Amino acid sequence: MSNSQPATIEDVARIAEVSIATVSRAIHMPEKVAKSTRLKVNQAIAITGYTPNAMARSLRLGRSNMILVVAPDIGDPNFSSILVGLENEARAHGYGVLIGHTQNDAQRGLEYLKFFNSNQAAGMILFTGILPFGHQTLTARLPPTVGVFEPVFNGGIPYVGVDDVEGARKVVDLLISEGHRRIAFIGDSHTRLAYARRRSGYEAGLAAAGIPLNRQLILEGDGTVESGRLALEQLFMRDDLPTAFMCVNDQTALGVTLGLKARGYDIPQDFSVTGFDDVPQAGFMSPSLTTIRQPRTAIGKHAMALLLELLSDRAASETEILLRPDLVIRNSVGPPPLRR
Amino acid sequence: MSNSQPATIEDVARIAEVSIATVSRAIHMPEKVAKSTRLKVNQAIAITGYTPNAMARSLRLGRSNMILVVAPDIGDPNFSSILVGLENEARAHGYGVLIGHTQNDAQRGLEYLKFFNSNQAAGMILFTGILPFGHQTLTARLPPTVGVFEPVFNGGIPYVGVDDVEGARKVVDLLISEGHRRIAFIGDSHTRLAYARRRSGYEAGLAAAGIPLNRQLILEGDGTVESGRLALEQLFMRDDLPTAFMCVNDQTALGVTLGLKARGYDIPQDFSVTGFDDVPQAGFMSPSLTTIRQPRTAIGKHAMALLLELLSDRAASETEILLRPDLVIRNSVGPPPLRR
DNA sequence: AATCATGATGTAAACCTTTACATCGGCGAG
DNA sequence: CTCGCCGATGTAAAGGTTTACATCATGATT
Repeated sequence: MSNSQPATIEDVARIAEVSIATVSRAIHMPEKVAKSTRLKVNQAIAITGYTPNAMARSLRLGRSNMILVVAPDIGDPNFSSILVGLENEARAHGYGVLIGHTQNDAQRGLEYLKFFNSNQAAGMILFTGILPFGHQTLTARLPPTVGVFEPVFNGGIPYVGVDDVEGARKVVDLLISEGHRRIAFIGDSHTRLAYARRRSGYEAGLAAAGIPLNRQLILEGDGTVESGRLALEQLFMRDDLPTAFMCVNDQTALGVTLGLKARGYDIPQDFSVTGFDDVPQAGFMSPSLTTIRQPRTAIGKHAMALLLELLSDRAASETEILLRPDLVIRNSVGPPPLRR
Repeated sequence: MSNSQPATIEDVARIAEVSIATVSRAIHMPEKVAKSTRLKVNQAIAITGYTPNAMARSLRLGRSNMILVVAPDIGDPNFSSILVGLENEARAHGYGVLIGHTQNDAQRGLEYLKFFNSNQAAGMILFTGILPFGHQTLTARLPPTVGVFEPVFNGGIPYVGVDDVEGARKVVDLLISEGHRRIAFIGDSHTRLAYARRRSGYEAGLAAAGIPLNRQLILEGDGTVESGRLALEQLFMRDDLPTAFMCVNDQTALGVTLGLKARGYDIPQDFSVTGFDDVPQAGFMSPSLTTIRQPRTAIGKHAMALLLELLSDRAASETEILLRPDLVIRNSVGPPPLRR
């Protein structure tokens, strides 16, 4: 019982007075073994405290029960709550979660591929669509993979994200309902799908309200705090200032907020600002930020569920799952000032 | 090369025209094999793209190259930056990181023990000293383990944390140097070691400045935002209000801050408030919070290094590593008001 | 020249499972 | 009574490594 060596299937077989094959069957195909035998085996398992050796099992079966989660940056505050969803779902199905981060280094990403060659992982969850390997290698033999947030590459690999269009639409509708008509959109890189989608939600909202699109009010950046500040400076060099700044993410919104405060303006008195993502800090900014909440735990759960399906079926039922984002109304939005 | 099956050691051996034993040796004990052979083997490895099957290896060796990281809550924003340190260090030594969270559920924690019985993990990193299993099981055969933040149990298991005494001392010294003499200490549960240590730093600082200890100014809570608010209310029911609130963590400090603002006070004009931990939100509070930064990535790095040492030696060189915490001065501390 | 030590390599067993196939016993049908 | 079938169980191979031990060649020592 408290031997130093963990019990093997053979120990169980000896005690239950059956063969190891029967033990294995009693565990994995209980209906194939007589009830009386099953009982003996279960007792023996209890006595020995036997746990199947996962290594031997994986070796024999040719597949592991681990899922590799690769993110460019696991320090990202968004990451951990998604991880919760991923881990819960995986565990519920007997899988474990392995994590790796690439820091956007393709070399590092490549090393994670070894996890599959060496059978240490059965599938992969990939964040933000950035394929962490050189392109040539992967098309050849990529493990079953599900993306989070954005499609990986543009083909084949299913992913779970949030309905950016709808989210952006909710924001712009709120601003419009408050009375804003000159609404700037501050994006990040146009290579990111999220940018395109959020912007299209923005444009759809304007169109629905009969507000003509003003390209002067659409800026690009790189999604950082600094880039929000920069965009603000650009806008201030023009004559027709917006009354509201709709930002592609919370980082950018923070940059805009800081910039406006530095210029002595009050939010939401003088300008309204919105974000997207609802990072943990958003509620602590002053004013607290009105933004769109990503249902992070749910995203993790769905992504993992999809991957597990992929692993059993070899064919995904869906290639894209978009979750509904929620508008979180805080204190950074108000009606536009009467006149400026 | 682009076979559907991954190459095995046998494929390499065939191409290199040696035995599989030689291939294995060429990989793991290169000095034991002739230079010419080594070359042939390396070429063959390159040709086949061979990666050793980790499952077979672990099975044979009786140990895996995975480290299990167990935390009560991986959604905790502190968690992910420590994870970065853990993962980097592990990877540098050929180990992978497996994660699990218990949500303080002993049952769940127990399931993770199976990872060791089933040879899926070689060692464990445990957060916050909460042993996630029932007590009886573990003393028997606990895997090599290193704690983070607090010692696990009170015996045997080494851990990596931060020098709470020194950190608290830095805070209280700052407050004293600003002129405060009535400094409240708002703690969490006295069962937590961090509480005891931070409080002892607080007391040492007062003593060094010749300020007598006033037990009325020391309160206990549970470390949550709400508990900070509550403690504040208690203090306000007394006559000798402090001029500064030194909180055991940032959550509590936030509660105090909100409470003071609700009462219409200005920070740091009317009162000074300090935290401990430097959670990501701390910089975004208003006023931004003066606090102690936990060197999180370093903690992760050291904890993993210690565990790896444990795994090779079976004897830890150190049983306790305390890292030096840094004071982060922001805007929540100022001199006390001239008189009240 | 015979022997021995040394260094390089090969052979085969072991790690623990799962599962195809073989075996065995009992029962129903002819 | 015999045959065939079926359900329950056992036997043994396979999965890819690592490594103790055996083997072999080479060069040095007597």
